[in-house]
Amino acid sequence: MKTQAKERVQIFQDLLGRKHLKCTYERQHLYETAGALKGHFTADDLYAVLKKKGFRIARGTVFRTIPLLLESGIIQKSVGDGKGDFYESRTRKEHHDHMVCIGCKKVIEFYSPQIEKAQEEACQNYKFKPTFHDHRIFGYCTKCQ
Amino acid sequence: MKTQAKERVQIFQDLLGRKHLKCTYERQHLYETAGALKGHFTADDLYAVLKKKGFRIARGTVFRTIPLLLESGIIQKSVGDGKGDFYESRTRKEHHDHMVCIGCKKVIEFYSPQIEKAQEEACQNYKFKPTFHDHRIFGYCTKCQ
DNA sequence: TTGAATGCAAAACCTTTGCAAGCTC
DNA sequence: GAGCTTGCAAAGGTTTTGCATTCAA
Repeated sequence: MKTQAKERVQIFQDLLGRKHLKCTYERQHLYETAGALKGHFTADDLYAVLKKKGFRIARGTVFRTIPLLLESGIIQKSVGDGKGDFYESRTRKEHHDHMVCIGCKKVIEFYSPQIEKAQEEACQNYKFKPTFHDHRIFGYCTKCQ
Repeated sequence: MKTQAKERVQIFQDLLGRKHLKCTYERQHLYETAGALKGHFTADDLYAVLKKKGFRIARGTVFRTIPLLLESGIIQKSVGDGKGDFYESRTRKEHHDHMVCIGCKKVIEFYSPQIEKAQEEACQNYKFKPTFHDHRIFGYCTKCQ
């Protein structure tokens, strides 16, 4: 487990290196904290968690860093029931997509190997190199139909 | 063509009826105008178009109506290069999804029957009745890799 | 007639940005 | 030491909301 964590940090540092960005305390802490979060969260949630830990950080820094976290793959875009953009860590479980009920706002997490496979094929057709994706199906759950 | 338009309006009116909502001028105009728009647009763009037409309408109404337009299927969520949510009409061409380049922000529209099919299957598994979906793959285009 | 929907404008919210100070490299 | 990053706070933009008025049923 610890090894995995170290490997992940390495991936992040490589990314920073490739982009000629500095490996600051803030970026590392954001990376590690975001990766350890459970469930859906907003940029502000992430900020609050770090603050709660007693870490000195600014909202602006969180917003400035999120694109890097997405690009590194440690988090992915997600869905929430409120305002703003939602994210979720990709370290805790398999990647999944979402079905959102228009009626009761319930979110169903699902995983479809077929969709993932079809996606890869589509990307190959366009010589597009995917990093992460955001896939939400809106509609009605069993109860709300 | 006119027939199709009428059928679409009928779909919208049915939706309003099912939800016990009133069929107001504003809602109809928003439905028709949004359906006729080309390309990507924001809520504010839609507002501007109606204003330009000399129609009396408020921003608030546009924002309040967009969820209905999405639900009716006349528009779908899209991607843009700016702030805020982007939408696009679904009457002008086949439904498609998006690949967004993290490097140059270019948007590739693509359509994959396999993905659509896999999606339907996934929904069936969850007895979920889909209305529309929002599917974006982020990554790097040929040039930016 | 009557409650729902709208217009208007203010408020709430999320996100970005400028600049001085601090920190990597 | 030089230049990228950050913290802070203010600005910017988008979306929501309250209330009086208007309108569909």
